[in-house]
Amino acid sequence: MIPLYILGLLGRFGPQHGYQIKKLVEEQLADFTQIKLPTIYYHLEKMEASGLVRAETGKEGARPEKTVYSISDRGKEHFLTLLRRQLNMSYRPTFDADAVFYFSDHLETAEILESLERHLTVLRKSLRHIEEHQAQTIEHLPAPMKRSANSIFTHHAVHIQAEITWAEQTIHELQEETDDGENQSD
Amino acid sequence: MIPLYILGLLGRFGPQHGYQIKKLVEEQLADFTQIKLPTIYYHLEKMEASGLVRAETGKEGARPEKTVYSISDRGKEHFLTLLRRQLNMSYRPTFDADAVFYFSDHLETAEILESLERHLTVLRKSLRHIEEHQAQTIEHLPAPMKRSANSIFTHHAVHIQAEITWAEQTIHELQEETDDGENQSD
DNA sequence: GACAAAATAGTCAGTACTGAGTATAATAAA
DNA sequence: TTTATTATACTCAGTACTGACTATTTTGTC
Repeated sequence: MIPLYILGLLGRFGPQHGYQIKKLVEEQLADFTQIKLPTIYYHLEKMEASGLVRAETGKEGARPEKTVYSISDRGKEHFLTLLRRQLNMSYRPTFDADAVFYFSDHLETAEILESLERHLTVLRKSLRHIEEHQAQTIEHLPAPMKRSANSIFTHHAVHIQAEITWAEQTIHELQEETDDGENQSD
Repeated sequence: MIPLYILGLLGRFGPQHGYQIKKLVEEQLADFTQIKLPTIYYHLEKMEASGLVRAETGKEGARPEKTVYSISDRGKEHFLTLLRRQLNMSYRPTFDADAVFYFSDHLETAEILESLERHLTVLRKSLRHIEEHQAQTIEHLPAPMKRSANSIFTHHAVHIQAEITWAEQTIHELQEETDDGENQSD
């Protein structure tokens, strides 16, 4: 995915330093990737070696050298290939939380319940945050980007809502179990 | 997460070869991790070096040497530390599909629609598959594992359902957009 | 205009992971 | 009974990624 992001940003915003690409990732792609700066340089160098980007090292005045990267024609082609490949979406999520349940015989029910409650608090806050920002962010966007931005927002919202539903249901089941245990020990 | 899985399996199923651990991961943890065999050996060797597992290399008869790994007391402690750490669940998903929408100005609407339809087909099949297996799998499980297994199944089901909802909604929006375009060009 | 803090621009060494390969043993098929 | 296939058990070299670091430049702030 990372080459796709870098090529896409170079295509949309023009030639950039590695550091500037990092800034663009933070302001444009924060919702769906968190690439680190050395990773960006790593891919830029690889893509330069394979001719997908050009590197121009210039020394303006007495300043230290800086390298500006720009997308090549081969890079533009490759970007489209990667984007089309990405159209074969696959959704196979793995949830770290599931490990907790698989090994939950080593934990007290109370611990798990507390953890789920904390989880719920964070999720509800995230959901509010998304819903508040959605309308507002989209307002300031040029028309052709509105629908796609909306789709990305909604994507996160429905999954956070799903996570909330799951956590609530699991809390419910754990509480019923505890109640049964107490009743039986009477 | 991987050391947690390995230590947990060694604790629950007793001493194992690396290869046997791989088999256990496949039959026990397939729903939430897909660790590769060399990765298992990598962690086993690291954990042996730090005293979390013991390695016993034995030569039975004329057979080639095999190494059996077992969890140590320090390993059991560490397992509980990792499991408790995991209780601070965090849910910050990233969806590769979002990149497609961010860069969708490079694609035809028709392409995206086809891709979403394919996506939906796969998702609906997954959901049916999960729902069919859930009751059936849980039936054959000892009572204390039923609730936790159920929770893991439900976790996947709600998220796949969320993904379906999102895909349907996005298809709807894309179609409205296309219709608008056609009407305006009249 | 002196000094601190923050932003810019990048490097490097180390960790995590895995594709591809090796080698033997058990099992099935002819 | 030889032969092919599959299962078992493991190794190694290469790729991807990033924490921690260096170094300069710009931007305050007093």
